[in-house]
Order: sequence, then structure tokens, then C-alpha cells
Amino acid sequence: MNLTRKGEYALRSLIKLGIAHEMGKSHLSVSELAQSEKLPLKFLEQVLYQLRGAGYIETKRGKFGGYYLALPMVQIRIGDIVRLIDGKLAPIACASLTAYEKCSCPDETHCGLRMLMIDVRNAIANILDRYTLSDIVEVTMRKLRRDGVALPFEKDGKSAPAVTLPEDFNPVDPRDGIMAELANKTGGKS
Amino acid sequence: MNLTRKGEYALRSLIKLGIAHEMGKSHLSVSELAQSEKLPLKFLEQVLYQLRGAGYIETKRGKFGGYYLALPMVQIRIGDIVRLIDGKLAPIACASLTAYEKCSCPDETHCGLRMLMIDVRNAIANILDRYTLSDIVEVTMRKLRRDGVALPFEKDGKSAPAVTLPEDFNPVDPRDGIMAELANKTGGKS
DNA sequence: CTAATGTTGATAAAATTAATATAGATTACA
DNA sequence: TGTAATCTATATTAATTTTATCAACATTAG
Repeated sequence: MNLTRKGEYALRSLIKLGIAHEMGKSHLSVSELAQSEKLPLKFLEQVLYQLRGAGYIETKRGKFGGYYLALPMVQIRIGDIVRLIDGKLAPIACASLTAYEKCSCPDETHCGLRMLMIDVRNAIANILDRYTLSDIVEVTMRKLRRDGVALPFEKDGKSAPAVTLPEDFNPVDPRDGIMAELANKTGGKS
Repeated sequence: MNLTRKGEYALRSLIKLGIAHEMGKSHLSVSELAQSEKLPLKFLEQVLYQLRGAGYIETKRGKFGGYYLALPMVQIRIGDIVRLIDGKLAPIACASLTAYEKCSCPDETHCGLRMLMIDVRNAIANILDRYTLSDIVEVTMRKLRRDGVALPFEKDGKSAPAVTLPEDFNPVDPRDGIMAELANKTGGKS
């Protein structure tokens, strides 16, 4: 299972543009974006070019120009971005609703793998088509605030608190998902 | 989102071996498998080699040799096969429980994209770690029977009924998923 | 013995993804 | 007006992954 680098960069850029917007920063230059997100500049330009072509972002050209969201964040569905950049949500094309392609198997209508992958596609779509950029930005900013970390494009703010990790620390806590976060307007897992 | 060809072939092979087992056929040669599933033979060998190394299948060597399942089908979890062949279930490595890798983003613990992808990973795992080869084989054979299609490795049986598709036929019906199928022991969507 | 089959490792070809380069257009502001 | 910062658009290269092929060997039924 994989999201391409391009898809990842596109989403990270949109999230950053969304945060910038929330923080009252009207636009970001490619180099600001590339630096702050540690993305390769010239490759990023291509991604932004594509997002612009699809109408998700707009630009102010010339000196002091940059990119900004072209739509309200609630209208930017994550699933659509993935479809645009990566082609489909389903793990295999024969299970894709929007980018269906015939598979090599002898009898697609009786393929157990395909049946399974249709469910996986539905599970993925269920998440990615439910959330919009607005949700992601909201959750990200909330978590930053809760942990007392300076928000991007903010003048001052405490830096992240130093944390000592236990020996068996698993970097991926299932409770770190966005669902748990959205369900919980205040506390968080700690 | 993508499952690699290798992962697809591995799963299709296991399903076929499972059906063979159910039909009383003790083993399948690579060429039988490749032909019946229309897979490239030599590439398939590599996949089977990997499955064998991990203990999912075994071989009978020499003339009239071939491959067969090394474990009861209920012990072969689909998620584990995908992990073995494709590395992980999560769309990005920083959201993977079993194959975690640090991402390039400046602050992983406050990355909205990662939070979202953790949910996607969980949704995928929720399906792929719940089902075993046994479920897939069961559902596949049931659907074949219901549609009066000859089962593989069976002497006789009606051929698939001719069907006229409507103009706007969408080849992917969400109801064709394995969940709906398993929930329904008899009827099917028709 | 021998023909069919699996084993193993090497390698090559193709496709996709990722990244860089280049030439040009636009704009703010000195 | 000039120029430096910036986006636009396309082309090219590099890296990686996927797919496929090759070849020499080992095993086994008959």
C-alpha cells in the first residue's frame, strides 16, 4: 500500500497553505513552502503546478508572489487530491470506482481478491472522502496549541517541551489518528 | 494508493492454491498456476519463492511436483501477506505500525497528514488483518457456485451465463465487496 | 537414464517515480 | 525603466521499483 511522494507533497503543501491562511498569511512562496516542509523545490513546483491546474490553488506572480488556496478549505476533499495526484484510492485498478481498469485475471466478477480490495477501497474512501482540508488544518493547529508549540507564521510561542521517550516507545500510536483527535475537542491522549 | 503487482500475484496464487486444496487437488505446478491466472511464469516463481521462504507454501520437487499451502487457510492472514510482499499496510511509512520509518517532515508528532494516514492504516488493517485466506476462498467458491460457473479443477459444470450489460454499467459495484458477501450466506446482490 | 519440474542467483528491460534543469513570463519596487 | 524575485511550462536526467528473462543446477517419477 502506498501513497506516492507526489501525493504526500501535495497534501503537505495544502495543509501548510491552509495553516498560513488561518494565521492570516495571504500566500507562501514556493521556497518558503519547500524550506518549511523540507521538500525539493523544483519537484514541488511541479506538484503545485498540477494543483493549480485543477483549481485548488492560485498564485500571485512576480516578486513577493506565491501560492494560496483557491477554495474554502471545506471544499477541498482529501480523497479528491489523492485521486488527482495518485490516480485512485483503491489498491488495485479493478476495484476503483473512479479509475476502473480491467485486470489480468480470468474472471473478474468471481475474483476474491477484487472483492476484498473493493472493501479496502471503501474503507479508504470512507475516510479520505469524509475529511476536508479544513478538518486536517483544524486538528493540526489544535494539537500544536495543546502541546504549547509555536504555530507556524507566528511571532512568538513556547518551543516544544522536551520529552524523554521510554525504551519501548512505538512511534506510531493508533490513538494518534485524526478520528480520535476530532472526537476530542480538548484533552488528547495524554 | 497501490498494491504492487507482486502482492497481487502472491494473493491470487494463494487463493488459487486454496481453491485447489478445497477441490482435493494436492498441489499445482508453477505453469498451471501461471496459465490459469494468466501470470508471467518466471516472475511468479520469484513470488512463490518468497512465499515459500516465509513458510506459507511448500513444494514437492521433481517431475509432477508443485506448490501447496503449508498452513491451514485460517492461519494465513491477508494483512501478513501484504506486509511480507509489499512491506506495509500504511500508505506512508511514518504511519506504519510494523514498518515505521521517519518521514522528512519537520515535526512528525504534529503532522496532520500523518494523523490522517494513521486512520487509513487502521481502516486497511481492520480489513486485511481480519480476513484470512479461508474467508476469501470460501467467498470465491460460493459466488462461483451461485452463478453456476464451473469451479476450477472440476470435471464438469455449466459455463457462466451470458449477461447483457446495461449501457451505464459500472464495473465496480460497492456491494461486490467481501463484507456484503460474507454477511449473506445465500442470496447475493441479484 | 531422462524428462519434467522446482531452486537459485544473476541480470536485463521496462515502467514509474523523483528530481533537476532551462528558458521564459510576470510583477513589485527602487 | 531596470532588475531581482517569483511563478510557468516543458524538457531532461537520475533513481528506484517493477517486471521479465536467462542460465546453471537439484530433485524426482517413471
